[in-house]
Amino acid sequence: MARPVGASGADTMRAIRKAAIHRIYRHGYEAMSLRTLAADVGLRVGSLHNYIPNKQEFLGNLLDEIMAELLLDFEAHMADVSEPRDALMAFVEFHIDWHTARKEEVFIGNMELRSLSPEQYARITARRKQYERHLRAILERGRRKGLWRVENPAVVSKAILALLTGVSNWYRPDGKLSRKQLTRLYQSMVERMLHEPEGPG
Amino acid sequence: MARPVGASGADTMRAIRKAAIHRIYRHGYEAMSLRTLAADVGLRVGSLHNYIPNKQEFLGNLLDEIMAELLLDFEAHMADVSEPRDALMAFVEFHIDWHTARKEEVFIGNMELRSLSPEQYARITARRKQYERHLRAILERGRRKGLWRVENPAVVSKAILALLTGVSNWYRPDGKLSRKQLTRLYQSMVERMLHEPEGPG
Amino acid sequence: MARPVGASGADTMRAIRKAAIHRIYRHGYEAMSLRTLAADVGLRVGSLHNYIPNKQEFLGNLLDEIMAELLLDFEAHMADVSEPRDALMAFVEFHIDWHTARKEEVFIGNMELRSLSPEQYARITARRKQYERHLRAILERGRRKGLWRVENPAVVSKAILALLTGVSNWYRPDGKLSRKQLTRLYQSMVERMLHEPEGPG
Amino acid sequence: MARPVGASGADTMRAIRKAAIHRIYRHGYEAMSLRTLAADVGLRVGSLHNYIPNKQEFLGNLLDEIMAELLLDFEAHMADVSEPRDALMAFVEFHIDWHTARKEEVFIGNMELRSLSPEQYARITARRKQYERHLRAILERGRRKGLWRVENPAVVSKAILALLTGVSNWYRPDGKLSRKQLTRLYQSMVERMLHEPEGPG
DNA sequence: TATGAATGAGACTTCATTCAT
DNA sequence: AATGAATGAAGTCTCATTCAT
Repeated sequence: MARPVGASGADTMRAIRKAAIHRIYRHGYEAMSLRTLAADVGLRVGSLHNYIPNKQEFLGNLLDEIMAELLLDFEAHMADVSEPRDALMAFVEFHIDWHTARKEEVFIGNMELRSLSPEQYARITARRKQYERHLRAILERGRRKGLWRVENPAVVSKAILALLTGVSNWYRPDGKLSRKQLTRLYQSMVERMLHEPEGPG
Repeated sequence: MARPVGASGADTMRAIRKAAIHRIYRHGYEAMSLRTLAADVGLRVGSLHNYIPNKQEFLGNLLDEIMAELLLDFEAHMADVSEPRDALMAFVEFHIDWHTARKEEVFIGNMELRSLSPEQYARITARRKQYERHLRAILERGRRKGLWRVENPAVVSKAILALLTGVSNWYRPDGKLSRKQLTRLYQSMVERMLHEPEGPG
Repeated sequence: MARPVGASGADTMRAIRKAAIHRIYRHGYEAMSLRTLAADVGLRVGSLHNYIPNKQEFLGNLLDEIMAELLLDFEAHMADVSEPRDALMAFVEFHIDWHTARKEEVFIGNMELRSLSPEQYARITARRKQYERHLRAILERGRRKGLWRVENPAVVSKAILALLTGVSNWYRPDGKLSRKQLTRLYQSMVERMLHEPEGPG
Repeated sequence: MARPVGASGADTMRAIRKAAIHRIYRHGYEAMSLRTLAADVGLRVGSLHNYIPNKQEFLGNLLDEIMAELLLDFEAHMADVSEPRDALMAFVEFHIDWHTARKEEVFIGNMELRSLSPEQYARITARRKQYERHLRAILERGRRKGLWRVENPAVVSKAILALLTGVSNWYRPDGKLSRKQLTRLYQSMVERMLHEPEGPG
């Protein structure tokens, strides 16, 4: 049959990605059937293969794009920041923004690594590590400057990431706290974590 | 065809649970085929149904048992602690112990909720919430005693849980830090998080 | 793997129905395997599910269509008949025609009710009862007109139906009696059944 | 384990037969699982094979016993009858008695022939034919005596059997008609069927 | 581009049956 | 006798994928 009026390949592709993210978020990659994915965007399953080579590749590309976009947004956000303390605060802000605004992408970016082929896995976790290295670099720059004491930057950066990422598990846009308030709260928690306690502790 | 010498139902059931936890941990519930699970414990796939009613129920029971055991162990661990500060430190210790020693159980207990039926989901998340309430109760008791300042206990308890749970994502028993060192590190991070910053910050 | 030249959905569907009727007639619904049914029409078992949602629904739809067609044909056959005696003779003729020409459909329509889900059962037996009511209405109209004496129309209509339906158990198109002869014989039996015996009985 | 107190092999076997008849009656031989059959009589499926060699043989023996008992009862019932008209009335009485009192046995004896192996089929249909021959012999004796006119005894005997057997499809012990009334009604219908109509027909 | 028809692989599950205990 | 443990076969069904139209 001919293409329906008003449909464009690029639009359809975007719709497929969006629907897939939602389905994978809710039930996982394995539980997402291409038949229902096709139905989500008004296609039959056969037509889907005009857009995606196969399910596995599609997942890999999807996650790759998500991580690439994360990194790109991150770099844009950090462009004008140089001071370590400012950078740390900006990192927290960025991370919380992204992890609340793009909750589903973030979630599947974390969870569906296990569904990737080894090659895909290597490609995508490289991006994740790069993101983590950004945080660690900030921590180390701050330490060198004597801003805070970080005994074990490897652990602390992982701890901060876990702390921040946890937001996406429970955040609701219509919850009690605005995103700004939330950011302040987490910024202050992170700051305190890096602070030396007063006593001999 | 018949019962082989030495076969015992209870042992087999334990082996099935263990193998399932491992497979689900690595590739997810949907990706675990009963055929391979059976092979893991030296059975054919049909024999598995002498032990489990069906795959879905099996998952539900598995997660339920994990959460029940977590709560039981937790209560035993906290039996003799009463002071809020001690309780908080004991909580951190317990959580890190369990989340490093039983990493796989913990991981699937967090991740496979989405594969549960609505009834199973309700049952199991009830246990999760109970665990979280324990932490929150400690925080509130400490606040009432003036031990630390917690503006938003709901958020802070979730933050602490995320922080601690994150350990299971990267912890390796043969890593640089002993479990005891790790516990101390996280205990100090949690303490600082609850500490009021010195300056007007 | 793809669509072979000349494949047509409607033809295939018809072939599936026909093959299913034959298999169910010979060995019963439970004993009909979808694999062999598929093979009967030159498909693999998976392809069958392009045509039927599942085995149970398929049975229900099959029986429903059979009963619907029976009723439709019946109404067409009886359109121009009004006198009760003519109607009764037409009923016998129609019933024997249908039950010899469509022996297999009739048989499974009677026998596989027990394999239906409760909902399907209700739907399909409703049609059966409607058919039976037609006969009973004829009997009662004849009685009111004094054409024959029917003490217990409920029982007698069931008796006549059983009598006539029995034909399909042994009728062979190549048997001694033509269908026309058979019809005459049964018409006369039914007439006599409704006749008052001459003597004091 | 040892035999439970009070159980006897013969009792158990009877219980199995009874449960099987009921299950086959309701859902058919194929749909009867040995697991549930075992449960019906308080056994596990493995223990069933102390009583039955296998499912197929069991069915064959069950039907064979039913038909054998039918014939035995029949011969007892007809022992003192010699006049054809009395014999016909006695046949009707016997058939209706058996087909209402032992509805389930009768039903599966008719329906599950298709589930038999060829050897079993031959064995059991031989008994059915023998029963039918009894009726046909009565009809022919009556005809030779000029009691009634039967143009086609082969068809008429089948017709009478169908007529009578139909009772078991709807008869309920708590229905409006007593079994005696029912018998009278059917006896009179059969008589009329064999009666020559008065007019030129 | 989209669809309909088909496929092979593989999923979960049930079943009758066997046999050591 | 009865049970529990196991098996192989088979069943229904879903799925990703292919390709003629």
